[in-house]
Amino acid sequence: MELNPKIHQIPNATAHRLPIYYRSLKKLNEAGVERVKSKELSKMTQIPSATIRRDFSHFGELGRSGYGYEVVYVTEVFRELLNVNNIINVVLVGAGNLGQAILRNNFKKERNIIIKGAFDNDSSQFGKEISGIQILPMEQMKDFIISEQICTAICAVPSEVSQEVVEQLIDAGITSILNFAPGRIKVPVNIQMKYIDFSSEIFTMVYQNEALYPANLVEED
Amino acid sequence: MELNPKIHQIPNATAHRLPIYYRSLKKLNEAGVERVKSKELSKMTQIPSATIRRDFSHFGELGRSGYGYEVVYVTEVFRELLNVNNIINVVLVGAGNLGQAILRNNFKKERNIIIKGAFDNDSSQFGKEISGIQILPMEQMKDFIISEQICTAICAVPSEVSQEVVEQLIDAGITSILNFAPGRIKVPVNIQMKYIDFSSEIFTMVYQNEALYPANLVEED
DNA sequence: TAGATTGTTAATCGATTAACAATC
DNA sequence: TAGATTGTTAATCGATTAACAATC
Repeated sequence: MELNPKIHQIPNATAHRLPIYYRSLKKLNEAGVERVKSKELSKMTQIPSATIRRDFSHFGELGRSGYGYEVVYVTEVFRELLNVNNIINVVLVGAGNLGQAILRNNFKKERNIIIKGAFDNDSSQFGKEISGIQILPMEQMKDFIISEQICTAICAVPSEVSQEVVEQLIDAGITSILNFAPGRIKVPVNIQMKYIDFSSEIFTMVYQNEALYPANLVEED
Repeated sequence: MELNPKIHQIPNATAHRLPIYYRSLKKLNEAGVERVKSKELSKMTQIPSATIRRDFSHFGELGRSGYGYEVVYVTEVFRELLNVNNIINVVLVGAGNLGQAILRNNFKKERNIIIKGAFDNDSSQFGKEISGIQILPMEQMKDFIISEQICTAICAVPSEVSQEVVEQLIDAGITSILNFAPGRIKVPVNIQMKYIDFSSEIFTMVYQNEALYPANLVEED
């Protein structure tokens, strides 16, 4: 299958929906479903069918009028787009509670994402092995990233040091970073940065809920 | 301080930026900074100054022309908007690796978000205490949520059971749910649902990175 | 006052979606 | 062919942002 060279003019919003599509298609495949209509996919994904058809159209004419989409074929298209046929190697920096939990999990459900190395600066953790990965000192991180040619990192260090650690990652050649500290990091424009911030999400949800249910909250003593 | 009754006609995009503003303002406060201009806040938050001014304008005339914003005052406005003066009580369902890591962390950096109860269906975990919270059997969850009047939940159960568990949460009175399983859950429109999905984020970042650095990936053996 | 920065306007941009001609 | 569903058009909606009059 040749990939459409225009794929990278596709809208950001579409890009963020690709994993949702892929996961639903995979489910259909596993269930042995052969064809699917945009309306059915809409039910599964909670994305409107018009949006789905429009999204899909960025990658060519994937379906057939009056028929729908071949599940096997479309799955393969998304698999290729998302590089699920290749392995995405990842390093983890910061092996505290959260880091260790992520390492323990190690993307078991996504066979093509693999944490290859874990680093921390707490010497009491050095050598500890989780999911077959030893926690190593930060000093070894750069060489490891370079020799393993890794481009993706998960950063779970405290916010005080996240700017500095991210700079080390970028210096070593990392281009995509999933960051668990909320503080905004200065990075070059060509670096992908994604913040995951549980507290923010909770604040925003509760805030939006107030419109529907005022006074959901308990007064502080 | 009286809250603007229009606050809930504010755009979604603005709502999602409130925690970012709040955090930066808190930092300025701690640093003893008294006034701040939208351009300075822009540097800290990486949000354009025009967007900041427009966002702020939804909550009244917060600043002064030719001067900027009183840090203390504006912080207080956001504190009130985000209910930081109240306590947001939370239950955690699913005390596996990730759940336990979240519990161990228990929002130490956000004094007003508190996990009050943790539930699982693995009896080998019952009674285990983390951050002062005992893991209890699922059967006790509903009563707990009702008696503690909790409206917010973190759901870290395997995707196979997340639909069912979310239904239990809603049945008990939960209205905001942070869900760590990627599968889309059917919920009533008045329930706030937020999905956190590490794999998806990595896929999307790597996908977007391909535009800049083709062939970042290692072929599978 | 002169200088600076807000709050707001108006234009632009990007994403969503209803509707339907084209097509299987 | 008749029926169904795609891919696409065109309208709508929501978010962003440059620019500047108002204001301190």
